[in-house]
Amino acid sequence: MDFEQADAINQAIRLLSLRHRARAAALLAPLGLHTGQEALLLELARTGPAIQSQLSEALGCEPPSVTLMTRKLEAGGHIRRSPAPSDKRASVVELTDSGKALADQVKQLWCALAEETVTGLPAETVAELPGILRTLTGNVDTRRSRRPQGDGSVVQRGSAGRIGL
Amino acid sequence: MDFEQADAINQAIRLLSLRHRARAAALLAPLGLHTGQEALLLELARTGPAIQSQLSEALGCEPPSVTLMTRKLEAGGHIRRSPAPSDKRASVVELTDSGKALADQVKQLWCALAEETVTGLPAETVAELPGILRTLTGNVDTRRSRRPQGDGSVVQRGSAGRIGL
DNA sequence: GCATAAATATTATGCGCATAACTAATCCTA
DNA sequence: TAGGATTAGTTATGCGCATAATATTTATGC
Repeated sequence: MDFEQADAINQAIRLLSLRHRARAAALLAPLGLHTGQEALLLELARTGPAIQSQLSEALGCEPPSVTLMTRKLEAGGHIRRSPAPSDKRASVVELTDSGKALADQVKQLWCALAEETVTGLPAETVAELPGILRTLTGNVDTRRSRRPQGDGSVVQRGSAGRIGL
Repeated sequence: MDFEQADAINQAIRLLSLRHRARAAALLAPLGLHTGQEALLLELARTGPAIQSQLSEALGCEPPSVTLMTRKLEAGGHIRRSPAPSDKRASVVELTDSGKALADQVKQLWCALAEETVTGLPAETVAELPGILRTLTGNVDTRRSRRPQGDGSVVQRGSAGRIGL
């Protein structure tokens, strides 16, 4: 691949990261949330109570990040942390009522953001976009032990990447 | 748009950001570079000397970020900063010989990263990927005065977004 | 059963990028 | 030409996420 093309791809990904994150931050700010916290709330809303290592895996960030996120969301009253009964090391994280309400707001906001993001793209492109993005992600994912994952075809929907849950 | 689909898109973008950035960091580390600095080197290699406000515009990050990036790259001996002759406020940034050599290394690395990233995707998808990503970026770009930019078709190649240069 | 390995979570620290507040220089207008 | 607005750059500060090191608990191998 020539440099022009390579740079177009890498640069586009870099810029998309910056802008999408900035836009998300702007939308989440009125709810008192910072970027990243919404992912934790949505994950808890999706799967129910979980321990932090599970959240770390689901969110794709490291345990120390989860520690900080949970601490701040707990301080905001949106989640509750309790020691796991069967494992004294682990702490179970779950949404409070306030957190559930907030998660619902985030869901609406998330739909608006996604719609805004894909504006102007043909429907078929939008349909295969998640698969494409997941393939790209899988190709550069160093966490999941360098497993290539991409077989060429568009990746299936759903939680394709979940392994150890 | 329903939440499932919206979340698939937003989450995929978020994860791609994290992973692509992490992979880039891993590749750049042996060169003594941190993520973001490579973009500055490549921009200087592409367009020659520039003042920081131009770099800020080209890289899509804010002036304070450019201040820090240039300071560190200057400390590393890769760039040189000199006062602009025609404008006492501005400082001209240019590559040193060491910086040019480093930029060449980054270029190779950038090609490898792009190839790795799009592994397994059909060639036609790869071809339209930059345009798709730029459309997404333009849709959520709050810096360029909320101009929608996306007309539906895949966006043209090259420096589509450059305006004030 | 005990020593060793693995897992869970935390603290400390560092980088990238952001915004806010500030200085200094240039531009523009009246 | 004098003065307010704009522009270029910096400093201070904060957040997200990362790695490294640590404590504590659980699992494992002999």
